[in-house]
Amino acid sequence: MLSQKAKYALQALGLLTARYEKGPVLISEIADHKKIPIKFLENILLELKHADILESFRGRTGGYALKVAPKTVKLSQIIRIVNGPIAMLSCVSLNFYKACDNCTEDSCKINPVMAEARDAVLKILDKRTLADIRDVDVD
Amino acid sequence: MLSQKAKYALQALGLLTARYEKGPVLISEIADHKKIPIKFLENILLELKHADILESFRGRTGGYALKVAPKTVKLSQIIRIVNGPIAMLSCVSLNFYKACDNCTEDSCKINPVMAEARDAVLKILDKRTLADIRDVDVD
DNA sequence: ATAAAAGTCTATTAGATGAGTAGACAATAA
DNA sequence: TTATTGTCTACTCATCTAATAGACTTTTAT
Repeated sequence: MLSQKAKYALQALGLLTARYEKGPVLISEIADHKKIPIKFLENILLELKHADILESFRGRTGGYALKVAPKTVKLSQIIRIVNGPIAMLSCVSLNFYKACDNCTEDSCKINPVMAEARDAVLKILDKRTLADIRDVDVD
Repeated sequence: MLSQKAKYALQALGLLTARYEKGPVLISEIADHKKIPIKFLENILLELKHADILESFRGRTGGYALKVAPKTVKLSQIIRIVNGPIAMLSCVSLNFYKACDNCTEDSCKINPVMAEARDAVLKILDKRTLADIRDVDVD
């Protein structure tokens, strides 16, 4: 299951996608709209900034904005940043690989199934982008 | 990511599948072969017994055995028992449904994507059974 | 009978992780 | 030059995970 943090991140990005190229959005505005604890949201947005998904502006006219076009940001990418591996086992993870420590079998039968499952999810999450979770415009 | 418990469960079931219809296997034997802490494994096997996947026998000739044919037990079923929901969001879970508590959007764009992802994993985990993760026979 | 061998069950612990909070600090526009 | 906004580090609290302890029940072999 995705963490609360990941859910918040996706919700915030949905809003920021709707506001793409319309100037920065205040953290407080996102927090209000999406009912996210503001200090928690700060951490999340900062993390997404460090990952070059978002850019920010300080001072009176400050706020957060998408750094790149919504269509260029895959959902798999976001989930990896705020939630970690997508695979069900670290030994089949593409981005967070780690060998199993108690894997005693020379021919592990679980591994290939989980690799297949990973590919199945990635097929969805790699083709979906922020554009797909964009908030409806309210105008 | 699957919990350690879930990994242990799958490993144990791989062995018990190889021993299907060959009489009960001792907890201690499974623990040794798979390098699983025995007391932890006890809990896991008991849980699988309560879920009617395994049957057990007490006393001198006791042990654990699969209760049903390996082909009839889907991996999705096992994972739900020992690891919980397969979906990434509880609001798209088939077996553990729970509404999001901070869902403010009338038309949530995240939900349908996660439902699609859930279907993609289930397509794999529903068609794979214990027979697919059976340990190689040593004879 | 009875002792040894097995699973059963409840409770507990230690450590890790998740969710959220606090507060000092830095940059910027009016 | 001050109010406003994001930055950053650290901390707390609760829950979950992994593993352990130990008393109990059942069963078989002798």
